[in-house]
Amino acid sequence: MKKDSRKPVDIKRMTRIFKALSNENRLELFLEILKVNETCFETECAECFITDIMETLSIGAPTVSHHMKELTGAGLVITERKGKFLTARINDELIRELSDIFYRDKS
Amino acid sequence: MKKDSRKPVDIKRMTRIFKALSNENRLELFLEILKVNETCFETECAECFITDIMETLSIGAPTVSHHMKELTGAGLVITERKGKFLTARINDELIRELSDIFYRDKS
DNA sequence: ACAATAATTCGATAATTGTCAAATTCTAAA
DNA sequence: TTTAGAATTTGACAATTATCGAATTATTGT
Repeated sequence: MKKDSRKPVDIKRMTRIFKALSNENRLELFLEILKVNETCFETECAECFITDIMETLSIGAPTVSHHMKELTGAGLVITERKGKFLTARINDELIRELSDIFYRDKS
Repeated sequence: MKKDSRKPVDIKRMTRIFKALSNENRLELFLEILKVNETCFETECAECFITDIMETLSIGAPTVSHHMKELTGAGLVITERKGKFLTARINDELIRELSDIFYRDKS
């Protein structure tokens, strides 16, 4: 309804986000976390154990560790150490921001 | 409202899309095309001359040409030759698809 | 204290990517 | 048909990235 109602975009920040999603294994990691995040409702569950996902992928632990850092560094996911394990959940706020960027007014 | 209502994602295709947006100059190209696309309404305008954008960026013509191919290859934009010039417009259908991926049900 | 498992760090290496200069093609106009 | 401007192709090079193996750190349970 409004023309030019789009927020200016921080290019560097955005490219970092897209770069984080531009690798197959990293995207799968992200989508898996997203899926877990969505399959739970009330209850503050939404926690995803990285070890479990790892077995699905065909890459080693060091690489997964590296990828997770890219995802968190971009702000896409938030991690927390649960004892021996690492858990991750989606940063909903950033995802909403991305959704806005791609949202198109059906004129 | 519905759980697990998300379409399965073609990983390779998606990474190609995100990769296309993961470079600063390419993202600026895309956002500029997006902006032009949005500032025109009725009338099938929505055409963006690449030469004009080029002057904004600090890269040469060969690089721009290469970047444009990445954007079109990913399906993000559609180009058309208008005489001596190249014009581009947003592939709204794909953008809508991306919007869906990031859309989160506010539960 | 020790063994086992998860995760991280640290090189190293192969693959990919961004960019350019030079040469080439395409198109419009003179 | 020659010229000029726009775009593309090609080949090269530097920079970045994805991945690994080995070594290290962290945490839990015995």
